[in-house]
Amino acid sequence: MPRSQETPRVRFAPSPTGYLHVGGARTALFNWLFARHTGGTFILRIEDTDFERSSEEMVEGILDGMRWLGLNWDEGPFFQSRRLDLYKATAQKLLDSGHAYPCFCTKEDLEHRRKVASEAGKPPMYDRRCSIIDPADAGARRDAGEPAAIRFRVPEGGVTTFDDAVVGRIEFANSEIEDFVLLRSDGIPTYHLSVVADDIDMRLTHIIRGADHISNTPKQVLQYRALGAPLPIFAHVPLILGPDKTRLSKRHGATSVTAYKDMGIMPEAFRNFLALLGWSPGGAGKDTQGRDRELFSSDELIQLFSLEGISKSNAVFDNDKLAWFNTEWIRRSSPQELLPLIQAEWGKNGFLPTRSEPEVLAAIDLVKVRARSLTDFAGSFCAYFSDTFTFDPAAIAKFLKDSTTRDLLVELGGRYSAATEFTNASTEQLLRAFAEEKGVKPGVLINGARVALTGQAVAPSLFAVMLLLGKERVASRLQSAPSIDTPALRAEAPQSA
RNA sequence: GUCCCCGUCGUCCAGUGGCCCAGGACAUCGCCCUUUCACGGCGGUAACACGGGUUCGAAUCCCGUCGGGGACGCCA
Repeated sequence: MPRSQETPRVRFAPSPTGYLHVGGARTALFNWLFARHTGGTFILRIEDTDFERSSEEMVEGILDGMRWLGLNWDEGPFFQSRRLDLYKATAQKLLDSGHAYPCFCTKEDLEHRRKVASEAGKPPMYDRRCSIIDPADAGARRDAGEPAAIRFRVPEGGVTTFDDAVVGRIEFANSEIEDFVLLRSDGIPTYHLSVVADDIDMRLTHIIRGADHISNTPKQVLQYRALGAPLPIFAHVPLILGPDKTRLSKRHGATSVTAYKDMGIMPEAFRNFLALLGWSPGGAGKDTQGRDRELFSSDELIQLFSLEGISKSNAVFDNDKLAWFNTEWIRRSSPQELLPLIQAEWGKNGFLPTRSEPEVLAAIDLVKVRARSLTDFAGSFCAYFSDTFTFDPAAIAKFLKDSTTRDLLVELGGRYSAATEFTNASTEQLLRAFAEEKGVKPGVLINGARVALTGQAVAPSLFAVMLLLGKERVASRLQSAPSIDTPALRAEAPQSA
């Protein structure tokens, strides 16, 4: 049966030498989307054969990132550090069949020769001096305890070719491929060996990974052939670049997915954004007017995803667009969906809402259209959820610069307190009548009241806010309105009934 | 340096020989709405890297140049 007709088995295989970064997250997402789209299996494998640089903490960080993104895996996590026997056995097979040989060169020698070669303008490839050692001699030296690495014997001539599902046919001259190390002299496999041994053992059908692996692929293809294993379908995804078009790195700012979680990005928004970075649904993603859509739920993404839609060229990570996806997803989500995410934000800040859950949900519904991040709910939106909130000094400076306005607001608070009716229409009517009575523009009171009520210069419609807060709170917050004369950077509104 | 890959608005994409003097989204600019800020509505600026072919016809196919990226470890 052709590979492409088998039920797909794919994997994400990060190495725990760093946190889950956005490039890795997108690779994971593409694998996950592909598995879910095809009804295949998504495997998580931790490539921790570099003991020096791998850590338990990084493993946890990666798993956390995966969970946050909602990328659930079906098998694993497998750890390569616990599968060393498989790699040794695979190396032995290659040795037995003559596809590999022991190399007694030391690391220092190799480094030196590499340096000399590249200074002479020659490719810094291994010179294969150990490949001609008689197998019997080599065996004797190893038995005598001389340390040796195991190298793959790359064919002298010819080309190694594979068909990439994204890029198409790729060819490498074998003369360009060096006799790479399979097993280090300490018996630990290199990436080249472990990745192939595992991909075969786990019966992977498709290898979806970053394009930085393209030049490793011929080394792997050679091993599949030598081992008599069927080739998987390779799909190399273009890289994610920073704004300066170089590979995304720390100097471009946040690169770990945890950082985006901390910035208040919704997982749904991040998936949506990442999915469209280097992939598009093409014609299938048009709306009823034939225009390209951008907003896709994860279910839609799963339904639409295909390898054919993956682009060939690198993509620049655009924070502005991510922010836009986030605002859109916050708006599109119901208060119920938002609540747990917002509660997590509150937890981080030690903020406790003092209002009932129905009131909280109503508040979320009212303010979410103005949110840019989940952190807003634990920051500038506090006044909707609790009677303890801070005033934005800039808001006071803008709308409460004199005590006259403040005094009017205090008086207005008294009027609301005495009001018998408290509806959207009645609160507005009362305010406008009061403004006329005092000979001031309604806007002055409206703007001032907004700050007194919410602590912010920005808020939803004032009368909708009043309704949400209720008569008692409106009255008391107005009556204790600050002004620029009362430098109340941390003013607390009094507890209302 | 060698090898590999890529090249449509500032950015992400659509476009697979005529539907394209190139379409959408983000960003940006202007107007409208308006009690603030958003949202929304309307409109604007803005790209097929360059040069040769092939073809009646090319953003789409071929070649070259230039530009960008990636890989060249007993790292993954």
